[in-house]
Amino acid sequence: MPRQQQPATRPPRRRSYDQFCATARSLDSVGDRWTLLIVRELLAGPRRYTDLHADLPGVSTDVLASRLKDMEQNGLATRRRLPPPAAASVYELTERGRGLLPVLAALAEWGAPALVERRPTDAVRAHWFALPLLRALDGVAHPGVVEVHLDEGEFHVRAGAGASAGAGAAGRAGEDGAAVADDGRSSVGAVVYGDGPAAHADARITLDAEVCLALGRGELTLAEAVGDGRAEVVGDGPLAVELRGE
Amino acid sequence: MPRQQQPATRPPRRRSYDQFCATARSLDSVGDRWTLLIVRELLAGPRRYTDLHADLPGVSTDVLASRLKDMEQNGLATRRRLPPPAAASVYELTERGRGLLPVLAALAEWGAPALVERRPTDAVRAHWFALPLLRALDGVAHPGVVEVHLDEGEFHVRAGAGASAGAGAAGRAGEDGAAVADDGRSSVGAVVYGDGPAAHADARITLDAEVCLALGRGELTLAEAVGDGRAEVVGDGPLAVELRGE
DNA sequence: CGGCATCCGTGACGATACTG
DNA sequence: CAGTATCGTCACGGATGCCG
Repeated sequence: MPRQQQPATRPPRRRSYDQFCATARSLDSVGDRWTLLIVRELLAGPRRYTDLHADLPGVSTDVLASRLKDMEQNGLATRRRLPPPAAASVYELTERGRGLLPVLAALAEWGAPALVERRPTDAVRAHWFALPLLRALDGVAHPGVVEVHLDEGEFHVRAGAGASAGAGAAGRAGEDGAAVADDGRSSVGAVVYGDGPAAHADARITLDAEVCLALGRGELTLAEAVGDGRAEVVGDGPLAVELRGE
Repeated sequence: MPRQQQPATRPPRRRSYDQFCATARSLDSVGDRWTLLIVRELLAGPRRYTDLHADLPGVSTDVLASRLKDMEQNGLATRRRLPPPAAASVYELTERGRGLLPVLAALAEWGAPALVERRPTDAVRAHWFALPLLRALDGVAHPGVVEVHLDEGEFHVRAGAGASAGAGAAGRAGEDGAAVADDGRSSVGAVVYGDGPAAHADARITLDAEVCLALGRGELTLAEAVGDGRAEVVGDGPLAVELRGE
């Protein structure tokens, strides 16, 4: 009798690795196809179902719905109905879900060398460059919001928010985080990047994707790129001054 | 109707996310089921096919073979034939594959809170506790090899090896590297943990799994555990002294 | 119109059996 | 020991339909 008889039908029995191991437990939650990419999208802020479907080309509608349900059940995300004017609902990450930022950052750093060529079949979204750039802006002396302009679009990041997995370096909540309903209790705190322009930016950068990736890989500093004319930094606050290398 | 001749070894076009994004590129390589757990196993040093199959309960033989082939092709691992005495071959990580340590570490840290209960179906291996412990031993002032004794078995880690996603710091190889891998003469790259006892240990710790996990979660320091009698540290070198909190 | 649910073809997965 | 072969099952991807 090699196999234990399962009660057959339970909740859609999710496939587990059944290992008493922290990594395996993580992969039980976020190891399914598309899940981490949905997290990447939601790290940019609340998103509607249709937005997610548009920014995740290739995912089928039922898989997206199923993943969102799994993520809700696993405590990674919540679904919130928007006030009457807009008869829609948005998904957003919980604190636990936002805690995946170091995982995404580590994956982005490891995968950066594989981004040498852009294949013709590759989709692109501007905010996908936020994660690599976060690393380059992680150690700034003057934290603040940076708005980034690429040919592919705009996004904004919060410099100095502490994206990597290092201990300590608690994020400073508050600042401009008014739009985010969060008490800022944990280390990662609030939304660290977002799509589109920022409500209030301390610095504005214009560059192209290639330079942006080089910054993320650490091959280049922003000050060097500005010196070469490959990047432009606008702003008069201390963060902008620091980024220009003045 | 002429049969379509498949190029044999390379037809199965791998399913890609087709996104110009570092994270998506990473997941193209390591996002498949079991891949990251195979990396976790190989981070402990070279392993034979049968060893991998034994320590990854639930993986089917063909999937394991397929993943190893993929990993070889993606430059994550290599296969090496052992000298005549042992008519076997082992798999080991390349430098690129070892670069996944920060990813595994971030996953382990995020998954640590999910390790509260051990389900009856969970398999356990001693060296699975190495990743959580690495984080607790990452910042020691005196680097060295720590041998850990649990009820579930023994393993060893290299304290101060830099497991987290810190910037750069890629290979500070050298030091005392040769003694770590179980057959010693593997490429010495930088195996940061391994199964079984260490050839030369600077400190020996005895504790149980629960305390080990609490250390990894940062809820407890090793010195505190020693003070409570929940851990024992043996050794007279500077590392052992530091770990005891003396 | 946004947010899914249903159906279907294909491929990936898991278990077992078999072979060099 | 180290895989390959086979097969049943399930998950995935694509298209369409329903419903508030």
